[in-house]
Amino acid sequence: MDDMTTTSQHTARMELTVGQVAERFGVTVRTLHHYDAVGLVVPSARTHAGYRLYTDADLARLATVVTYRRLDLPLDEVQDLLDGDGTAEEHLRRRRAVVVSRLGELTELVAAIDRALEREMNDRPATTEDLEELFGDGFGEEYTAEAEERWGDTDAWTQSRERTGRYTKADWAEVKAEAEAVDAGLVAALASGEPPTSERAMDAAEAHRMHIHTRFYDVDAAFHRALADMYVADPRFTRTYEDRAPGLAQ
Amino acid sequence: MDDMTTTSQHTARMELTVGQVAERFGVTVRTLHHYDAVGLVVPSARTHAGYRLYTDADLARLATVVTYRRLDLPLDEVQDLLDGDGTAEEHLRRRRAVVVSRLGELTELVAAIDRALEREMNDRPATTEDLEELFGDGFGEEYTAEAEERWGDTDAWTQSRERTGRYTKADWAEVKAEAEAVDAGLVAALASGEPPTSERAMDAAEAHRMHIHTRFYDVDAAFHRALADMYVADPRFTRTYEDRAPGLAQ
DNA sequence: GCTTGACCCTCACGCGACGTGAGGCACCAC
DNA sequence: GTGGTGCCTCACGTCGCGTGAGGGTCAAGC
Repeated sequence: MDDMTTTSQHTARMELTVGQVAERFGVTVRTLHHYDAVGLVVPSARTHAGYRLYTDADLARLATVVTYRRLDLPLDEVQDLLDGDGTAEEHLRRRRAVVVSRLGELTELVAAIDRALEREMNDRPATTEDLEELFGDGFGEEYTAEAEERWGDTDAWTQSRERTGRYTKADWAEVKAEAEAVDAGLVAALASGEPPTSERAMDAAEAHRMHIHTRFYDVDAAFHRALADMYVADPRFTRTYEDRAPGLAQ
Repeated sequence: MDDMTTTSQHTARMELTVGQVAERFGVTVRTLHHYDAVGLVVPSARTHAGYRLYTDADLARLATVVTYRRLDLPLDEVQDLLDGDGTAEEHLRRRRAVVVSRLGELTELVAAIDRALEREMNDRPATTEDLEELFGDGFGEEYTAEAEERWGDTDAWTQSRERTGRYTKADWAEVKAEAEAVDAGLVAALASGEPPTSERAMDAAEAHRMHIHTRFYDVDAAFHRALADMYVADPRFTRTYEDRAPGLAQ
């Protein structure tokens, strides 16, 4: 009886079930099952109901396994280690070499991804942020909504949308530069005091037409005149061209 | 007929079989089969015998897949990309984040392995190189072989081997320091000119006995005397203790 | 017409280290 | 006896193919 009690206490103290072991070592029950299945850590006892019971020796072995697994050694190498095939140092050095080599690969990979991103940024349709960066924050929001409402059902609008949708950030930068050059031409023509029918003014107006034509939607001379009238009628456009705008209406 | 020829030529030029495609893109045939199976790149035609035929469109699609796969994007993300779910930039950025995070883990892992190696070097039985580093190159080779032949079947030898086999590099360093201290004691005792029976000489001899006793194998006073005689008989030992050795024979 | 390679096909298992149920006993407390 | 928790044993899924096995197809040379 005394002996039995002792034994019982002993068992209670020394032999743990999967759940207890799992919690103690910070691994899952499934992992313990797995180690058992592959013969890496086989609990040396079972209850009559088949519950795994881990003795101190089992726990010591498991501790080793867990330690080396934290270093990402493959299970079969851990197996070798426990079986005494080769020293721990050998295995660790091999593992280190593998990991370091992998580190190199990943570093190169990040560089490759960066290069791809770089290309992507230059070849891909620009994002709203890109446009705001180029044209200022007021760009897309309210104005585009209003514009869509006013001209959304016109051919010019559709065509413009289709074309600008494919513009990259680089493209938009070109467009911007071109627009500035065109505006500068118009302003210069006005500043010169020459009449709107002068060659210089005509050239500047034609440059403006071509700008719209090539960059946004087809526009002939007639359409361009209609456009000019509309610009004049809208105070926001005239404000944009601050200096005496009516001269642009040819 | 002319039309047929043209068509035939056309097919020959434009539609490639798996092997040709594989070579062109530097992937394996199996990979193409796989992409077909998962619906990533499904060749749009087959011969009557069931051979896959890749059209230009298929090749273009494949090119995209190969490109992104080189960046290690998972197949399903490449799938999403081709289906237009999300921009390439998004996917690349996500991938970059994953890889960078993995880089961090691996760096930490290397550090962990290094720490483990460090511990290993200090706790593990010393290697032959370690010993040569400590005791000089002449250590193990010829002498150990001869010693093994002479005393290999004695208890002292067995015991010594068993114990020293577990000595770490650090342990050996201690042994070396202790041995030097003991030798210094003996030399000092002799140098003092006191007789071998003097307290000082006795203490030094006892220190020598204890050194052997604790570090290598059990040795009592009688055995120690026998050992001393042997040392004297062997010129190599006397050379080691250069200064008048007979005094050590108590 | 027959053979011989080279090329193609479709299964189907393997890998590494478990995750994740499914279906069913075992144990303890009420 | 009943409910909750813990344990058990299958067994499939993961990810991107590699690697045969077993068997048709095609163009070329005899």
